[in-house]
Amino acid sequence: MESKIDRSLLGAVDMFRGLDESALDDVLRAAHRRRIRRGETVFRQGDPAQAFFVLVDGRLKVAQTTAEGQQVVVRFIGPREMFGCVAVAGGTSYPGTATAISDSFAIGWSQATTQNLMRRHPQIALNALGTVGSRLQEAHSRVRELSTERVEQRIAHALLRLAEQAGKRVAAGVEIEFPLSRQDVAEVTGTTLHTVSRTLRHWQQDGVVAVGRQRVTIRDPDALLRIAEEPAEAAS
Amino acid sequence: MESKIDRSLLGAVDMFRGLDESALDDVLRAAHRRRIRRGETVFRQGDPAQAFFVLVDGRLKVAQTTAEGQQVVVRFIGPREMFGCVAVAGGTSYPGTATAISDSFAIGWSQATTQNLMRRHPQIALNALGTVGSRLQEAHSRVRELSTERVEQRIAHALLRLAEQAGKRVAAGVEIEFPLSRQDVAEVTGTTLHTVSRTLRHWQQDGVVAVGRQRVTIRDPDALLRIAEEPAEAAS
DNA sequence: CGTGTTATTGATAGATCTCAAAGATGGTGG
DNA sequence: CCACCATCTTTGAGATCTATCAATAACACG
Repeated sequence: MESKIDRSLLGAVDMFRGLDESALDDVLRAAHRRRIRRGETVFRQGDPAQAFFVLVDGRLKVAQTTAEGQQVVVRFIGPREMFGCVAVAGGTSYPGTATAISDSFAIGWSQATTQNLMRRHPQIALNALGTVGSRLQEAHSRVRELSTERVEQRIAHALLRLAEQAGKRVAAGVEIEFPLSRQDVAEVTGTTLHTVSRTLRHWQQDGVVAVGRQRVTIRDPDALLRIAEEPAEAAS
Repeated sequence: MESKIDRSLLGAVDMFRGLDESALDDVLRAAHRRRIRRGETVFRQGDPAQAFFVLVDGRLKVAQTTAEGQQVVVRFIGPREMFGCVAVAGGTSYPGTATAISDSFAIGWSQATTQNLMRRHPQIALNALGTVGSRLQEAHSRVRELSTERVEQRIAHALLRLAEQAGKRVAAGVEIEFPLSRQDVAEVTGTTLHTVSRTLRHWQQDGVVAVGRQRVTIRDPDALLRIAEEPAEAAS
């Protein structure tokens, strides 16, 4: 797995796009490597923001815990995505906890190193800005959805987004290729696992999705999109 | 008003912090000026992201409109804050509409100019990254609030945030110093103006706030904070 | 086969939205 | 200076969505 970590991998990461080979080598030399087993965390909410990371392989979720212990999933991270952005953006502590959903492998750079790299190669800073900017837009989309949509629509949107990000074409449709419990979906959409369970079941009966234990396959993306967009009608 | 636009003003803006005088002059030369009258817009949702701006004076709100015509307030902008960040971050079109709440004055830089400035003065890119990063954290806070809190708590949080951002000490407490309708508060918190009206009225009876037409004064910030944080009890 | 996790399901309660109407408020123009 | 108008706000009643509470069921794993 480690052999994959070379210039070609790095060049495919948004953060390091457009760098020449010597710059990529520079970045690579400064990186430290880290393997994370399923269930382990890379950093925890409140920890000092020491480093930012790029996931090489595997899958993570970043979640915030409220004072009352409720979890909110900030984001799922897949290969070639960065996480721990705060450390790049100059934050002092991580706002969430990054946990591995599957066995994973990441490379990271300390905050100081990152600052140096960005000064040496301004393109990296511009790339980072672009990435953080698009994360900001996504976050605003979620705010909009949470503010204006009913639960069913939010679940539909969430599944479509997950399929986009981590969908694998299979015979039955598009399968989300990592273990995703009802609880997880609830934490992404701001609802309860019960409501997610009921909703998914209905959709399964309508042939829109196929669900299993920690498994969701979208059979009819168009129908799901219609549900996500639907102004105000009924179902089943 | 225009006389205020000089290096000292620019140096007080997060985006341009830490630049030397010649760099500030460089930035200043590239700026274009723009006055916006109450009710006018600087840019509209979907417009090509041509420029980013710093508000010199006045107050704006940035809002997204959904397909069904509902509005969601993304953010209120006060003096020395940047807006139209997308244009810095490399986005192609504005995700929201910026409207002046009071007569305002802004300075702006085209996307190309911004890119040039950031390459000439990497510190600007780092500053921008910091700003966008903290916006991202704020957005995640809102997602968390919308996902886990009841309406009353969200309204409390929103008012506290607004007081922080645009609060003026007055005899009666802390007044939010721009016209803020019930509808506005509803669009920030993802509820309806009716619920906001009822909630504010209750709080007024309890002496927590004083409300008027498009006017909110927080009389007892501690009580409001308690409501915002309250795990699960009743009131009135 | 236990055992712990994850998922399903039914009944009920409550928080909010919706619908509807009436009351304030402040600005404007005659 | 006053009447009028457009906005903004308040308030009530009823409808609904969704959370909560409480079990049971299905599944995976050692």
